[in-house]
Amino acid sequence: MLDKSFDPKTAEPRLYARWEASGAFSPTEDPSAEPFSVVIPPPNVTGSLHIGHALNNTLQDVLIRFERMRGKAALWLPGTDHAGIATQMVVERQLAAEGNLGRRDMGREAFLERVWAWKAESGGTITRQLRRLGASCDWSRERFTLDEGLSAAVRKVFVTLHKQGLLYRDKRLVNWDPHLQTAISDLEVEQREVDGHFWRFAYPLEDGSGEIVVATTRPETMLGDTAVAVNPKDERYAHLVGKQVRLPIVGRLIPIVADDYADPEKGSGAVKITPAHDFNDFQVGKRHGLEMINILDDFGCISDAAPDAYRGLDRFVARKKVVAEFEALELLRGIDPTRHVVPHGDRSGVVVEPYLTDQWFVDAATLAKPAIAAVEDGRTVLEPAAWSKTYFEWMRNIEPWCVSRQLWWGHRIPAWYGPDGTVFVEESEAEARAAAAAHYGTETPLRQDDDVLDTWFSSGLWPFSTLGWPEETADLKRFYPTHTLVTGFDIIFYWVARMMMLGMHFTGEVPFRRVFFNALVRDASGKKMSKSKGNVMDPLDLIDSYGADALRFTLTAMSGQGRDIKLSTQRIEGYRNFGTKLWNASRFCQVNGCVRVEGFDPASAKGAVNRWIIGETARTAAAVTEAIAGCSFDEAASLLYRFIWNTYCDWYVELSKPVLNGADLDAQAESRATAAWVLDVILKLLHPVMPFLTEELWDQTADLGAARTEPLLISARWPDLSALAPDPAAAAEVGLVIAAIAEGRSVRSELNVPLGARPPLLVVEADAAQSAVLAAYAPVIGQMLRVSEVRVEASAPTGAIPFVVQGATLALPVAEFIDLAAEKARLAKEIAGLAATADQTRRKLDNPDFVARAPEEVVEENRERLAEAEAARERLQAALARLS
RNA sequence: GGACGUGUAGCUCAGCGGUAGAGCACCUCGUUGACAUCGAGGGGGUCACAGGUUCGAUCCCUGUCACGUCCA
Repeated sequence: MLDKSFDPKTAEPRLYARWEASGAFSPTEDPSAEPFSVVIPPPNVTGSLHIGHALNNTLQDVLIRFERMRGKAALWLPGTDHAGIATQMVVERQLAAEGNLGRRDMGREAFLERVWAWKAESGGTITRQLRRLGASCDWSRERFTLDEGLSAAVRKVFVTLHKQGLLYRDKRLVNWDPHLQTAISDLEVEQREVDGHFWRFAYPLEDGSGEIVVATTRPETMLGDTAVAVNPKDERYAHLVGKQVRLPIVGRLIPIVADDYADPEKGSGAVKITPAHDFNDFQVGKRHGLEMINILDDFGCISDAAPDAYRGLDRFVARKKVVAEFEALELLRGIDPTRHVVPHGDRSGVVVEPYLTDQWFVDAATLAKPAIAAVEDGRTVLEPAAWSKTYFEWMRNIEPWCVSRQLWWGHRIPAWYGPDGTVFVEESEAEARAAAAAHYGTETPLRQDDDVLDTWFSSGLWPFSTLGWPEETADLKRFYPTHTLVTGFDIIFYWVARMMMLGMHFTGEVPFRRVFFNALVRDASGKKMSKSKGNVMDPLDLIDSYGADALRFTLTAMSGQGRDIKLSTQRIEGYRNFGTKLWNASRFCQVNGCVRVEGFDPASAKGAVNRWIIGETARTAAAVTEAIAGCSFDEAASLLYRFIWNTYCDWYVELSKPVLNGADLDAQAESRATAAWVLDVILKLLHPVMPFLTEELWDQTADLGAARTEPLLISARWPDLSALAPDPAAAAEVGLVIAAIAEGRSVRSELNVPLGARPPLLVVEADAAQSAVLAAYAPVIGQMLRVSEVRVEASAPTGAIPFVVQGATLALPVAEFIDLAAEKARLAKEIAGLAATADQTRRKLDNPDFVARAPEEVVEENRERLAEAEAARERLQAALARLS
């Protein structure tokens, strides 16, 4: 006997262990099985599972379990990302909190040891948590972006791109994070709108003939000014072009140049030019051959290129000092408050500086072309399709990708420098030495590049590097390209685009045929959840409280495409209850001897109720299959919910009770077999979304009735019921019974007929078929509607309460229980509703255009509706008249 | 400033040309041998607004307003 309810706490770990031990997580080795592969978006190795992961991985697991059951060689390849900046920051914070030396004082080797130790300590957390969610990943294939194989792939890609001229070293302005002391990519910069000021400075002309006023939001950068620009069309300044100004504080003579960049409408129309600290000024500087003076150091302090008094000052301290000095010099011409956007590092949160350094860049524009084409021609399909536009927009305007980071945790750049700065890019130090020896003609000491690669460089290789590339492994052959990538749209540029570019370039094929962008789970105010904002939710707590299945069902049901998800525990509770409902339906089956029957053929069932539920089951199976295959996960969840609760539990089980307790043993046997058969189908259909509860029921019903071929549900075959033809006659029959019971209950309830009252149900006006059906179902109608019998009667006795169901008039003689006013009100309400329907429909049919142009079946439908409404109204009106 | 998305019952959201739906919340009734993590019934909506297309618009088109996200 089943317990009263499912106990996730004890069942989940037990079942997960059984699955894993059974080998079900690894793809079948049957060569005839169609491959279906998914690579996990690798979570940060030292991270922990947040609700976004829970959603993302639930959907992947739904897909994988579904395809596995469909007989495919389903591979879900798990792994983790070393997450360069994020992990390094965590460890540095730990060091600081413990009062230890900072990483610079520790030195590279000691620091990395410390990071690896942290990885060893916390690296298992997230994968343990994925197991608790029920993720059926193939753990035997687990990878890590810094493992040996993936590191080799990274080096191979770096060297190859370099030799192809698609990756190069360049001195350019980059976004510099002074807190982390590293370059970051454009994507890692967050533009924040903040309050600031425009300071207007007067620069005196060298010849003493006056001054020119410039405005800036960053006064300290004037220390690096090397020109003032005015628009060539600006007549106010035409006579000044070519003259020089003496830069206050610094004393440097700088030219006034004519450049379109200066906007005559803005401020004074003249702009200061700091080529080393502003992206626009950099371009102006290049056009005019201006000197580029770097006045900052790695920490965002003023460098030795500035006057003594400023050296070593923090940039914001220097800002104040510059303003004060201009004021003292009487060269400050005004301060205007302004709201402007300032770039901030998305990790550190500090203001980033445009900074002139040597970095490695990938020629993204070239790599983007085949990646764009692959989405254009549908080799990779993005869903929801709206994201294609975002993808194209970004890819068609892509800038060189700065891939070097001044960090220590990551893939060290495989570039070695000779004493004269000549660079040797090779996959190993030995090869670099050989190349250097060939270059210099003698063994020459080399120094490896200190920098590491952007984390996204290695994750960009993920779909093929994890399968063994560059080796021609069996996995690579069988599972690449992967089938579906499930990820958040927030990393469409960081990750999806890069995988497309690198995948196309290195394998000649798309990395995945389909990308499904799942919704983003946001906090109550619609903000993206992130650790730095401190607004993350813990799915582990939710699993503890409600079970993994309830959380999974909730996330699946709420995963509507392109929607943000705001999670509520109420909703999870509701789906936990749904699981309990199914559990108890199984319990009902067990109690009533509804067990599998050897050789039961649903197509040959005779009872209408059984034929009806079998048809509904087949319809649901087909719809759920289509929904999951098409990534309409919310649709699948809602189909399952409605079918299991409303159709199977509320109606089928209830309608079957009299048969199960009845004397007709053949009918009873058929109902038992049918109930058990439907339940097995339900367990299979629900398994991808609620794997634990369904597996447990599968297990606990294993010994009941005929043996199953599959001991574990995870490995069972997905139901294909397409051969079962629906039975419209059975559906109509059961539909009438359901409607009669529902309507009758409504009447009883509205008129407050006591529950104990057991009047007969009178069939007053109905066609022969309807009368026969209602009579045949008398036992169940009696039980569900609490009536003594179903009796055909030529006319309703005085005081009987009439109601109309599918054109038939039924009546409940309950006059003694009710008060006339309540019944009059009920009838009046019914009549008004029917009159409204009739009016609306008649207006439609009176419109000749409608009759002429609308499809025949729509017109017919409306005619029927009108006739039915009219007939029902007349009967109820007559009843109302009798009461008065 | 551009792009995209969203405005449907008190809340969270489905529906997206042919009689407005679900869950939760709310109200009434109910421990009848699967289930109170439950059952039965009920109230509650000019489908943001304004035009247009159509026989017919919550659904398609245009505009407006509000909110959100991304990119400048």
